[in-house]
Amino acid sequence: MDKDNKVREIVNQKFTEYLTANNCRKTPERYAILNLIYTEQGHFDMDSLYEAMKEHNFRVSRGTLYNTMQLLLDCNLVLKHQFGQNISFYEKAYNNDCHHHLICTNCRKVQEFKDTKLKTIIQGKKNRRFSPTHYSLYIYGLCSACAREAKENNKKNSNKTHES
Amino acid sequence: MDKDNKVREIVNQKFTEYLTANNCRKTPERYAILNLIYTEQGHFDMDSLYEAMKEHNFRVSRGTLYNTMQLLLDCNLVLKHQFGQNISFYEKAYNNDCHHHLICTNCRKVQEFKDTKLKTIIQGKKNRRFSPTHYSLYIYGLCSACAREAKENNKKNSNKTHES
DNA sequence: ATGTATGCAAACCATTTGCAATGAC
DNA sequence: GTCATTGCAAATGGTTTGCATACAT
Repeated sequence: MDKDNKVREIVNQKFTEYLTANNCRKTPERYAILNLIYTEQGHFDMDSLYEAMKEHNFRVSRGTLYNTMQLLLDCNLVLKHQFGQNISFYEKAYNNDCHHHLICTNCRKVQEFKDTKLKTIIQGKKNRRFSPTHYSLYIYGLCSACAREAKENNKKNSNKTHES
Repeated sequence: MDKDNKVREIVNQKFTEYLTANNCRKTPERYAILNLIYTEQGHFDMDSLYEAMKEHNFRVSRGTLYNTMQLLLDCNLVLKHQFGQNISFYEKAYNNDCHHHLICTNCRKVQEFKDTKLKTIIQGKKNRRFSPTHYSLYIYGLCSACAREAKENNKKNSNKTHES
């Protein structure tokens, strides 16, 4: 898609600016990682990114992946979500539709949902003591599948109680 | 405070109900942990809870602490916030004023702020595919101290640029 | 009496770190 | 040529797990 190429062009430029401003080197690894991220869709974790890099015939070490990701976080080209001690997801930050996250406390599945109105309200909040750059809204609960399962288990349990 | 005693009484009862319903034993360790949590104020992490238990002359192992905390999470008496891979905070969930979190991306300090209106809006959102129980709103940015520092550094840098 | 919960120590695992070799500048 | 960056392997640290003992039921 033409629009995606345009976005990639812009983020590459932003990355270059950031690297220059911070006296960091413009290595091929760094650009390859950035471009892969902006080619793929949606969430990703470190492991899938590591595998995807290999698939695209540009293997990098995990250390380099973490190093580069930190740079991308610092220049706001990537967002990080930590859903639990060892569960973290990343996503594009530039030109990515604002969305919120529904997290199932049972199966840990993460869904996205958009709510422009809510976004506007949250971003409109001012606070003297704080200069916000971005935010994350996580809503916890049961996804439809787990809610159904829980309902059925409940039924079984109440049956058991009646039996005894 | 009288109100605090009342709250402790209620959460103890809720915990008992949960343990009974799930065939878990009502050990003194579990109640001691719950009551300490509902005695102290604000956020806490595992390490400070571990130390606090010792100070109250009720030393428990870290394993027991994690075990009990999982039970308290399951019965919604405690909330967990994961701010980074190895940074997690807990807080009381029952009768705890709803609040949101301001997280400084520079010094990692976490501030709380209340916004009842925002709370009402977020909780009012309905979604067919999801049954929400609770939510977390994290706003990232720079705290006042770090914002000031960043400003000063910027000034220095632009001076340097002019010098060269 | 039975089997869950505890304490302890070892294991886990994503991430970080140290170091020699590479390559951007 | 210099020194930041890379790859690799070892270290880190909060959390989990396995096992013998203790204790709630």
